[in-house]
Amino acid sequence: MFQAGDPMGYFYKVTKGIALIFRSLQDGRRQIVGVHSIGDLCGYLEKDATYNFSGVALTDVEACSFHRRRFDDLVARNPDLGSALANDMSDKLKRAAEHMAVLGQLKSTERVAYFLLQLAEVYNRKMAQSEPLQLHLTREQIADHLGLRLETVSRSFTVLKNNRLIGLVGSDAVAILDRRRLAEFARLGTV
Amino acid sequence: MFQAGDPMGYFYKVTKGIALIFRSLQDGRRQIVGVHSIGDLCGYLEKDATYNFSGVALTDVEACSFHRRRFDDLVARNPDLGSALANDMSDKLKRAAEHMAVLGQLKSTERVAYFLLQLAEVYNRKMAQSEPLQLHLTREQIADHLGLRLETVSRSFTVLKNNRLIGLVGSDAVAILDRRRLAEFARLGTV
DNA sequence: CGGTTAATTGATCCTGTTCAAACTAAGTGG
DNA sequence: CCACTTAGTTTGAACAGGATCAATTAACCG
Repeated sequence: MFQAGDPMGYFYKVTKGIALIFRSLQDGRRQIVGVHSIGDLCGYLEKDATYNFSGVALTDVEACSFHRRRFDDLVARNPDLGSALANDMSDKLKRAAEHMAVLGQLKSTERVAYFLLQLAEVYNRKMAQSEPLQLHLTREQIADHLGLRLETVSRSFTVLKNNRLIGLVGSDAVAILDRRRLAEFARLGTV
Repeated sequence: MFQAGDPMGYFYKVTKGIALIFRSLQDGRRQIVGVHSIGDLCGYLEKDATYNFSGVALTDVEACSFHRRRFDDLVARNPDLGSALANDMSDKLKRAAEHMAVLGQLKSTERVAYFLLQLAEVYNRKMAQSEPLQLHLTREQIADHLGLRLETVSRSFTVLKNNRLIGLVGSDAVAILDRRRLAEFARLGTV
């Protein structure tokens, strides 16, 4: 889709499928900073002349692309659009701050539990409710999202499975068996 | 200032000093998601009826407070204001995504190096250039920002000191001796 | 089928945590 | 002025959670 360093021309609004936004370091380490599905904007945040992050389509993705400059003009003439944009960003910011707490404070299995609930919520909100939950991400991509290694993610899955919190259907689908206890596991309740 | 769960009335624009924004878990773990200084908005992101995060003043802080509802009206009538807001959020979002990479991928000393450069940049941009750099944060607060323990932060400081990258002036001020090598240490170059 | 890619599982190692003690700096009151 | 407190920092030793390396198994596809 687009890559960090590319000159910025367009940004996208996803209308179908899933896209990952990530940041890479020189040595190959990678942080997936966002999982974007229907309705999400990507590539907008960058106000510099180049993209700061890279985006890649995970499933088949359909998206509307907007020319950035012309869109800005449009926003200037249409306040509603601007506030929709602000809402989108505000929501992303909230999610981002929460994800920081996940990366900074939770331990491996808690992170994976959180990830599953998060993903389930995104899907339920935006797409046909699917049970079991289709991941669409490899263990390595999940790991890069959660700041872990793929082996650790795999082990966490089996821990959750052994505790009868989830069930694995093949290796790309998960059935959430006990949402309540899973949420306790992902102990992200505010105080 | 304000606390997660409080009903949302006002938000703030810092005009002097430093404020920390954080998220707490039940068991006392804490993630500091933002260090806000002059010009930054805080408490705005929440579009729900209550704050999602807590804010606390670190130094003496002066801030303009805005009534959220009335401000929204003002924005609706003044497009420039809206786009300034969008810029602020876009910038925060970029920083947030970068911090996720820090939390997810860097190891302890790299994180501390990154933190110092980040702080130096914020100060240089917003306040009188001060050399040495005044931290204003305790080791524990830094730890909560970087997803580490205070002991680890302390050890990282001594590592950086022993490598002659920084010097400690008292325990709340740092002199950056070799910015270049420090930046290499904080290996957050995009690819 | 066989061949390829991803996932699981095991064993070992290392980074950061935890617990504990010593040290520093800034008050406070006799 | 100095003993005593208190909060924060540094340092040490033991421990544990993930990382790493390596081998095995499972799923997928021509």
